[in-house]
Amino acid sequence: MVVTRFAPSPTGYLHIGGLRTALFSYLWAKKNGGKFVLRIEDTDKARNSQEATDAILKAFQWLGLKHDGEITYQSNRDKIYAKHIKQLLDEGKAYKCYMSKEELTELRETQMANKQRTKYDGKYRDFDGTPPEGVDPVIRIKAPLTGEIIVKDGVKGDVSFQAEDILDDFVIARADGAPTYNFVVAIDDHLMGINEVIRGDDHLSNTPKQIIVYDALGWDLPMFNHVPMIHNSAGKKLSKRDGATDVMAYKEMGYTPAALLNFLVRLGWSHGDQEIFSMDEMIELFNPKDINKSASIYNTEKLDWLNAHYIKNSSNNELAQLLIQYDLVLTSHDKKEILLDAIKERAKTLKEMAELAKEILATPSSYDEKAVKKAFKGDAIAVINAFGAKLSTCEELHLPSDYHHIMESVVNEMEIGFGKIGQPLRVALLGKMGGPGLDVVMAVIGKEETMLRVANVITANS
RNA sequence: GGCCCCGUCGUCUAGCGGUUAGGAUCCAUGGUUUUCAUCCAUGUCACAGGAGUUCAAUUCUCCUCGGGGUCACCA
Repeated sequence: MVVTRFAPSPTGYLHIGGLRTALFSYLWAKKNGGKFVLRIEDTDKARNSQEATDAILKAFQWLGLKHDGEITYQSNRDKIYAKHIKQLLDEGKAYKCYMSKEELTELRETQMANKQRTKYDGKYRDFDGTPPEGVDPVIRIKAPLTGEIIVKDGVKGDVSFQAEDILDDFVIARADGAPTYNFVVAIDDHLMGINEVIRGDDHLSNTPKQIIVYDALGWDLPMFNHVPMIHNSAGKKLSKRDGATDVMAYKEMGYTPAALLNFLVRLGWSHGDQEIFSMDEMIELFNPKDINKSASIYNTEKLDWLNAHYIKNSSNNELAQLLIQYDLVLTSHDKKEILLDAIKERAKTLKEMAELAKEILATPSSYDEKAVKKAFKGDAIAVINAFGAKLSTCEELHLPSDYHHIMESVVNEMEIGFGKIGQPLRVALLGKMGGPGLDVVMAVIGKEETMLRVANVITANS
């Protein structure tokens, strides 16, 4: 069974980049009928917060990503880590190092001055003398000092590192006993049964260290899949400073979960020329081997297009539900269908859609100057007057076509072009140029409101 | 700086020795639409550079250049 995981440290909101790796992990687990588990890496008490964990969960909920089983919190696992540290100590695979921080700093400075790479010199690796006074030791793992470490990676291929280039006896437990990141990740991943690690490729160079831990404990390695970073427009790793990297900000801006997920799945992954993926298709088609090797630049142009696509292809009932959070309640409006059909073609976001609807529903309180100037020349007042008069005599008006017929007859009787009535009427109804078909607008707002708006525009421009 | 990864249109990408280098987005133009949007059509735009290997390289190898990541008692 495939078990994948998402392991954020709760230091803030859920980030776009984190969401993408979470999505990849989720898809791969689901595709294989496996499990997608969540682990909160909250060992750094100073920087972590419960709010951040909640924010991550909230985002998952919005997007419909469900983790399997209980959430694992690293902060509850001290005993487990301590047990494995003790085991390594007992087996002579780790040891106490009494080098003080000052001494370590000095060592590094000397190495830097000599243009050597900075590494621990192994002073206490085989130490059996009397430890110095007043130093709380750290625990270091005995890492191989020579030889090759190969990370078998599903997206990068086999990546090999030379032990002498990158390794030293790194710290697995601090002076206060707290275990370090590369140690606990290996412990947790193994104990949680994770056999497919999907994470950002900024972790690739950490992986050899984690492999050392697996080896020391005699555990099998999981499959690693290091997915390329998402870069900002400057080509640097996308960070929280880049703005709009909070997943929930996309909800506020009016993007749908389907669009955001579709957008993200195509960033760094593809399946031929296909652009549109439902969740079911993503699950069916996703495979880490199709993940790109190179970083991609974060650019939301395509997200707008996808969002518009999903809006256009959503049912009116779905849209009505979604629009409630943008303060537009249409669920019981009798012309809901006509309205929604008209505006879903012209909105890129749900937020825009709500604004469009409100513009139609509200009586114009002012008129766009340019539009008035353009529309009200010649006998525009007479035309729109004639329209108003005709409208007042009509009954049983429901559909856009009913209103369209009235416009047609006015146009025919006065022997004018459609534009002659369209432009002033548009100003009357919407206060500006642009927008949905006038027959649609009138059908939505009804006869009385239409009469009112026509009267208003005449008063304002006579 | 050491180590590691990467390099196809502005952007997301297809390509897996022989293609007029494809799609999408963006942009531009035209059509449809009384307007706007949608939709449709058309167009502009790319293999970082140099050596090899090969009958043949965007595809394989090496070098250069460029970009990124990482080097903690952070995660």
